[in-house]
Amino acid sequence: MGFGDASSSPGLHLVLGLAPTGSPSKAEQHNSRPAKSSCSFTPTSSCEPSLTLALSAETNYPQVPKKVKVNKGCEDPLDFSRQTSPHSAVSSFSGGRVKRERDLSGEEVEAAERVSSRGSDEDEDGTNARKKLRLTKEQSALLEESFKQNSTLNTKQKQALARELNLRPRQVEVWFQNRRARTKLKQTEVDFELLKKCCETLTDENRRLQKEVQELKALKVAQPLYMAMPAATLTMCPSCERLGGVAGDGASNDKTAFSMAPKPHHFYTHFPNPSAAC
DNA sequence: GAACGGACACACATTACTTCA
DNA sequence: CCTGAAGTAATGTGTGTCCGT
Repeated sequence: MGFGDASSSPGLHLVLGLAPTGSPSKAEQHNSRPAKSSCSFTPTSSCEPSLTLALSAETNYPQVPKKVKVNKGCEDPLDFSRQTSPHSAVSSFSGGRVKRERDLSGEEVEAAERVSSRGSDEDEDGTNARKKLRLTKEQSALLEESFKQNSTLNTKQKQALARELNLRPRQVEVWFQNRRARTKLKQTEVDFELLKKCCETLTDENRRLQKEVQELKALKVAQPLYMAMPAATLTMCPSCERLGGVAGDGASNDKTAFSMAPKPHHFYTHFPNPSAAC
């Protein structure tokens, strides 16, 4: 479903399209986000003469792993914040700042956080605002390593990682979410720079071609007879042995308009255009 | 089988804390 | 010490999917 515009600039191909991502099975869809149409730029080895713009959900990111739902309903017993509704505003380090909507499990949550989370030992009086955990180098390294292998975690992986890092599963989950967001942002910046360079290249090319057109027009005014034109700027059809736009084209009565090809498709397909755009 | 609601996971935007120049 | 910027943990919200009723 890509749409290109190769004709507007011969030799320059701008292709925008949706990369086929394949439709995941239902099992795959579960626990993995539907492929949103994230705009992704597929860089070519060089910006010219071919530029490809591709809309892809997975161009630069690791494919969302196919996760298998395990023991639904009690799948994350350690993830206390998940045991409540995602909208229930259970806040780690909340210290009374964020109200819980379900106070039923509030005490359990807090108790669990105290034992499992580094940093929650401060705030004994419950007076201060949410505190921010700083992960240790070891924790960050392990999380990074895990992220490299897989940018998403299933429940078991999350729990295992949380145990290993002495963090709550929710913290691991948040870390991965933020990490994915950062990755995407970084990639967006990279894509932006590439597109900017390509845009500049195309602008230059366009400028150069415009100049060439102007020169050819000026040449035509100065030397109306095609015979006087430089050979390099003329194209001859080997089959009909006509020079483009000049000989025997009764339809082209326009004296000012310069037509290189009475049968443009013919010339376009068969003759290497001397233009630098080729 | 369709409709509905709860649970869950995720993306995304935002907030707020920490660190550092 | 103060301050602004950058990095990032945490929170809030919206949405899609699965599953039980």
